[in-house]
Amino acid sequence: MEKQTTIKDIALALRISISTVSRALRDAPDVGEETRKAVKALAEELDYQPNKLALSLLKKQTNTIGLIIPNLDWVLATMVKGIDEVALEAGYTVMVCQSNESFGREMVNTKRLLESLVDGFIISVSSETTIFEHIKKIQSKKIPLVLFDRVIDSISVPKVRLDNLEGGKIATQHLIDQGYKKIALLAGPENLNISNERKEGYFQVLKLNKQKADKNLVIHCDFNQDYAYMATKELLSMKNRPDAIFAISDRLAIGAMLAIKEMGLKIPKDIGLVGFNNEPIAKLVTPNITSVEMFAFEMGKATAKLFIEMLHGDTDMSEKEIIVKPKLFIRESSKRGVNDKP
Amino acid sequence: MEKQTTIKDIALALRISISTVSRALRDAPDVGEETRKAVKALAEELDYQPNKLALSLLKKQTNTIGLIIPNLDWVLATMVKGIDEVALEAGYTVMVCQSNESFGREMVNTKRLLESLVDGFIISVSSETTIFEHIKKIQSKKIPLVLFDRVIDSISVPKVRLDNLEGGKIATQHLIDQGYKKIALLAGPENLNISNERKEGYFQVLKLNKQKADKNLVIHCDFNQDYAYMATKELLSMKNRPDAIFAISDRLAIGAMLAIKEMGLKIPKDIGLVGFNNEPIAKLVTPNITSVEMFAFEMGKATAKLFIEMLHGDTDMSEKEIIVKPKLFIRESSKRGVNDKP
DNA sequence: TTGTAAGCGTTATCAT
DNA sequence: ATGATAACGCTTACAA
Repeated sequence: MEKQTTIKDIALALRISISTVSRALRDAPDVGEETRKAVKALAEELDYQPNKLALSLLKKQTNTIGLIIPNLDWVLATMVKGIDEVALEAGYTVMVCQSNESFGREMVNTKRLLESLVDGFIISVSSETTIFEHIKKIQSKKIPLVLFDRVIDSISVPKVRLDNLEGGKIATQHLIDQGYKKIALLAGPENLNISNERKEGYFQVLKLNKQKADKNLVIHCDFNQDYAYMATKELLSMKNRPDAIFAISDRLAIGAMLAIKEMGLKIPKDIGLVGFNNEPIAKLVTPNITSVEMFAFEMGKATAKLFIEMLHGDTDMSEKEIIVKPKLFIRESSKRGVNDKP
Repeated sequence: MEKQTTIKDIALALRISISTVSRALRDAPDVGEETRKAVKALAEELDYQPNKLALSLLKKQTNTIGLIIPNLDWVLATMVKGIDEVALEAGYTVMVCQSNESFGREMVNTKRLLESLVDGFIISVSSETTIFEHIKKIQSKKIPLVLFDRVIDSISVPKVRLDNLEGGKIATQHLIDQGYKKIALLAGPENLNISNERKEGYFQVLKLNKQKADKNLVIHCDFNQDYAYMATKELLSMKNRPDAIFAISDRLAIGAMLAIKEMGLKIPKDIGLVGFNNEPIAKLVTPNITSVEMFAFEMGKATAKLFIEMLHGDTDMSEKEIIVKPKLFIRESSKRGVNDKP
């Protein structure tokens, strides 16, 4: 790395003091017209770039946001895109760190970003995260923090999240409306709120419709497509097998679909299927899959906006929560004409 | 943000000089046992964290890598994961910036990361990038730089890339081997080497097999699935329509597939189809799609390793090029039994 | 073994 | 209008 030009170099060359150079460069009012021009000309010529490190050290501000996410699947990548967009606009650079669904990595990431003196954090926790000391540490240092998507209820910071309960409800209700009588659930990791809230929605709707909730029909598959595949095989081998499956993510739904097909059953005739996230893939498989849209890009943008608001504003926003409403996209996998009912 | 503990605080509290504190903290040999213990104990108690900014300013090293990529689609996200993995291991933090396939954004990103004084750059250029001043600027400052995936031939820096020529060849040869006689090409952006090299492979193999290369059968679709859809519709409406399509990416192949199906033609019987990237989606659609694997995760890791090698090593590596061999995964979309031939 | 002081690149507060 | 100086947090000769 070559030596960068500094204001000192300019000062020396022009035989003036560095403070004058600094002023000229920043268009301060109290600097001579001549000097200003000379300084700017030379700065241009030497390709002077202000040293951000020095500035950050002085101002205690890095214009950097630490973003910690569990992975880079389609949903998160889309959210990151939204966050990035808004952050860039506002003059911030985002440091994206993947925890890989590992609690340990999440802690390491937090530690590093803390050391890097990011101006604040935007976090979606890993599926392993049940201890929140690292989050609390951020809070105790009074560093701005926004949680999104996979949030932690017990921690009081601004949040952006989907109305997952509602998502679980509309998916389940839709299956019931289509005449399915025995709906299984492929749930996500047990300690993840997004999974549990969707599950809760499922249970609530079953109850509302006087369908019996059967714990044997609920299987936790993390977010692993292969687990979903195996779980579905088991479900469909039961003596009294379910006639529909609600999967907590599209990847799980795909796993289920593969199993269903392999067992020679027809979707949606024999088995109804609904996924979650509305990833592009949902409408590309055959039959295409009914899914709950979560507006990931918009959620990302909202998150970054909230973060920046928090950074600049002075009001306490720790109770602020933006809740995005999900929307069901109905496709072939769950559309059962009356005649199709067994 | 609360005030962080500094060595000064510790020095003051212990009534010793800051240099002694500095030494004690870094386990320098020339420091009294007593002092060392006292310092460390207090540091622990006050939760002292060294200020990276100050260190970076001093050492002119930020332990940060600037990563500029055109988007976060599956392939890139997978590569990023690989890069991240290796970088983290080596003690570097990655700043991911998306150019969104925009040349302007790519320049802005470069400028910002340059200002942020990243220790080096890892870049995959946008599809709009035909001018390389920003890249040359990085070089002229002697800042380490590695190009990957979408590299620039005319620039002499270490590169990690796929053997795209080979990829184009094996895909085309496979279609010919399956008895297809008139193969169309859905190409990518015109000024992107990865697209052109694959195209070149296609032409070479056609020639080798004495099939006539027909420019009307080559359509540039950027990486836009909808364009591919429309292009395919046109191709298949020709009086003498092609009997196979080689798409430069899986997304384009999907676009083609949708068009083919919509026109009531059968894959692979009427039309053979081969994609590129081997994304998960390739094996999930029906029929599943033959595709060229590019080992994105491994490529990402190799890129980061090369970068770090460059950073630490002192030898000139500007001519170093790691070329990954692609591999064809044959699936239903192109398997035509002898009997299927028209 | 410990302390002093200069320096990394910049801004801000005083003087002049 | 310009300059000198302290400060941001840390390391590192050089002194003591």
